[in-house]
Formats: sequence, structure tokens, C-alpha cells
Amino acid sequence: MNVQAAQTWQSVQQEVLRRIHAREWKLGDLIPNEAELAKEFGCARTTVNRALRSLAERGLLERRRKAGTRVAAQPVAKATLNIAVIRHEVEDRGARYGYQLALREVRVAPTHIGAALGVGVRDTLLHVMALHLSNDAPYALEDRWINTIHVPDALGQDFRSISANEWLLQNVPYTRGEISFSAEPASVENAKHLNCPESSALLAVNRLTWDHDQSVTAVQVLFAPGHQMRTQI
Amino acid sequence: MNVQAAQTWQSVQQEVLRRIHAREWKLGDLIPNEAELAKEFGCARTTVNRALRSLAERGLLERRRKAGTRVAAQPVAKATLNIAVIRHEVEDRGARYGYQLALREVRVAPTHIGAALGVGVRDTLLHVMALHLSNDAPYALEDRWINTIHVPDALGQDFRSISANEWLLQNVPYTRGEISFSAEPASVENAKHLNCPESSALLAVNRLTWDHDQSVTAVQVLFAPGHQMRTQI
DNA sequence: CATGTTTTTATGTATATACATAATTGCATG
DNA sequence: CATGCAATTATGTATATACATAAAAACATG
Repeated sequence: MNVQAAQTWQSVQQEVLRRIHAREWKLGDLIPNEAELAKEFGCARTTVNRALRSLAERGLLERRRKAGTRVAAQPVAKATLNIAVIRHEVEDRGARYGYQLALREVRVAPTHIGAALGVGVRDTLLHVMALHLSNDAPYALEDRWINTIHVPDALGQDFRSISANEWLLQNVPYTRGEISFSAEPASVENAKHLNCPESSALLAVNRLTWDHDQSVTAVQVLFAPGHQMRTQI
Repeated sequence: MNVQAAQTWQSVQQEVLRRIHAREWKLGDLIPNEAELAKEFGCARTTVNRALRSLAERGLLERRRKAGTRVAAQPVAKATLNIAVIRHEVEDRGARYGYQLALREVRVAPTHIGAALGVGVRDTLLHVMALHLSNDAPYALEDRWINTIHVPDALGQDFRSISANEWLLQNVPYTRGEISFSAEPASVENAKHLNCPESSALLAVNRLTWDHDQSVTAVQVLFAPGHQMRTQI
């Protein structure tokens, strides 16, 4: 019962993890409270708190004041995907990055885009389509609408040498966003850009970002067939 | 310069966030050190540390001992997807969950599965395919291989009323895993199960889990066309 | 001048203490 | 017995303090 005083929060966390994995504490079980664990491990309660809080953030523990801490009955695996600037994504894989602007126009957006961005039906937006290349092969197709009411500076950019992806991140802050992943069949146009058969299964990442109550941009990134997004859990 | 002493780590975090969003601190900028901020905010350094550490975990700040803290030059959006038991996922959407076992067999795995699980070329594994339903419509197709060398108990389960997805989570711990997302064209068999045209674009989630150095299971979950995984950033 | 060593410094963490807060439990009262 | 209020309790957080550690900067030495 007496565990050697390890007294770093990481070691406490490791021991707690061990007990969960070894099923000494079963799914849904209430575990001893912080004060008891601190006494057992021979460390301060703050240290135990740090260890348990971190495990709760990872979804392995559920904590409620007064009710105590229990092992998550239904541990939810949290897969964290890093959505970086596409250029960095390519370069991090050790490939040469390339970029081609395919289209730049100012026009009224399709209704679903306008609605998502919360602009009027007759407001014009900046529409940019661009191809990102990895070692000269199509890597991803970016189809973006920018709310020029909130981001008028975007109109002064031609996006021929820097992608909207990168320019926005460098120049326009956002406070919140929504992101969704889906699989989409390649349209004729998509297929042409990505150099793949029509109707190929493409991984799509949709983002919608806001700066406080103003929409910033709506973008769909379609990756070439076979693309995988990976992470550890 | 003198900010009202708010003295909760959340309020410190909020003020730091505000300065980043307002570009008072620009991307890549070095920000004042913890001690200075603590003095400015009228709180303890521990409190500032908590606020900044949390922002660093979210990818907005980069911290290094002695070098100080800077605003991430290339803020990486971290999209956290919750990979729950499929039954809960369906029920949380307010739909009725259904389950059908499609196949259960013990056989030698295809080489890529065997290699991924690190078993011998002649070892047999348990192969289970099952359909998850939402309001009687196909929701997701689960194609799973279980390492029965490490998890022999799985052989005693028929998986007719409880899915392998749920049984494993309840009964077999794992210490680490790998997960990947991709888009896959529906095979003839997939299409039959998911009641969609052949070659439809399907969102695929692949998982490989390990318990220390023993592989547990490899699974591919194919979602019906149109499925989206969403999250906030 | 290059190179290795020491000093300095900002973050990282452990501790005791105190109080805040949410939520359950138990008690009192109609 | 129901119902509302009070006491209890486990987590949540703030603070001062101390020391650990990584890494940059300063310095010394050949």
C-alpha cells in the first residue's frame, strides 16, 4: 500500500495510469480522494491535483466537486489533429512545396456559404481557389471564401505568391472556429486540379472562423486521394 | 498599463488572449516574463504560469526555459475529435441505435493487418465485421481484427448482441494507439452493407491499439456517405 | 579567435496554507 | 413525507516560498 514517494506529478500520473490499465481501478470506479492519494504517495495534494487534472483533460478520469474522482466509465479517445499551414505540413514531410492560384474572383457567394458566414444575400465576397503541391504533385485543393466586409485588406492581395491560407493566418486574427471532416466525391473540376479520376474519394476539411461576432472565412480543403491524417492517442 | 487585479488564472488567460487577438503582441513576439506579468496583473507568478501553460498546450504560445515565452509564429489549430463508442455517438445525436453482426471468423489475417499487429504470418486472428445503425439506417461499418494471442477472451464472445467496439473498451485495456483519418471508396461489399452506391466516398477512421508491447486490435470504421466529424477550435 | 566553462535567467515544479465553490448529505420543519 | 435549508466534503484555485532545470549569455582560457 505504501508507494515510494516519487513526488513529481508525472510519476503520480504514471502510477494512476498503471492502476487504471491494470484494472486495479475499474471503469467507472470511484478512486481515493486527493488528500488520501497525497498521503499514500507522500506528496502534497497540489501535486496529486495536477496529475489527476491532466488525466481528466485527457478524458480518462471524471471529476466533480464533492462527488469525487472516478475512472471514466466510457473512456473517450481524444484524437488531436494539428491543422497547420499547408506549406508547413508539406515541408514537415520533407517534400518540396509548391503553390498555384487557380481562381480569384469577387462575387456573391452561394447561399450556403453566405449563410454560414452570416452575410447578406447580395453582399460580395472574395473567392479564392488554389492548389497546393508536394514535390510537384497535387497535394490539396483549397476553396476559400473571405468575408471582405470584415477583412477588406484581403482585396489588396492577389494571392499569387502567398496562399490565402497563409496570408490570413499571418494577418487576420480569429477568436473561434468550427471544423469538420468528411469524405467527398471529386467533382469534375476537383478531379482536374487534383489530377485524379472524377468521383474519387477525397478527404475534406471544412473550416469556418470567427473574430468575435464577425465571420472571417469559410474554407474547404480537399486532399488528394489516399491522403491520411494521423495522430497518436 | 496597470490592469485591475483579476487574480484568477482564467482572467489572466483571457487578457493574454485579448492581447494576442488584438495584435498587441504579434505573432512570433516575445512576451513579458511571468514575474513581470504577475506584477502587472497583481497576482502570483503561479497564477500567470497556469494561464500561460494552458495557452501553450493549446498551441498559441511557445515556451522555453530561459528563452522565455513567445506568441506562436505559426499557430497550429488543434482539432480534438472525440472518438467514443459508436452506440453513444448515435444516442448522443438523439437517434435510436441498432447493431448487426455481419461476420465473425477466425483466420489468418491479410499481410498488412498481420504486420500492423505484429503477429506471425501463420497466426490466426479473430475477424469481426458489424454494422452500426442509426434509426435503422446504416451509420457505420466496423471491420475489426483482434489479436487473440493477447486477448484470448475475445474468442468466447459471439459479438451478436454487444459490438466488439464496446466489448473491447469495457474489457481490454490499452496503453497507446494510433489513429488515422482518410477517405475511401466504397467496395462492393461496403456498399451493400451501407446501402450506398459502389465507390461512394466514405470517411474512414483507422485505429491500432497496443497494451504495452502487445497489439490489441486493428479496426477500420467506415461511415455512411455524408457523415461529418465536427469540433470547435 | 575558437572553444569550453561558469553564470545568469526564465520557466517548471513541489509544498504548506488558505479559502472558494459545487454538490451531496443530512437535518429540521411544515 | 416532502421540501427546503444547513452542514459537510471533495475538488478548484490563489499565494508565498523554495528549489530544479534548461538554455542562453557571459566569461575565461588555450
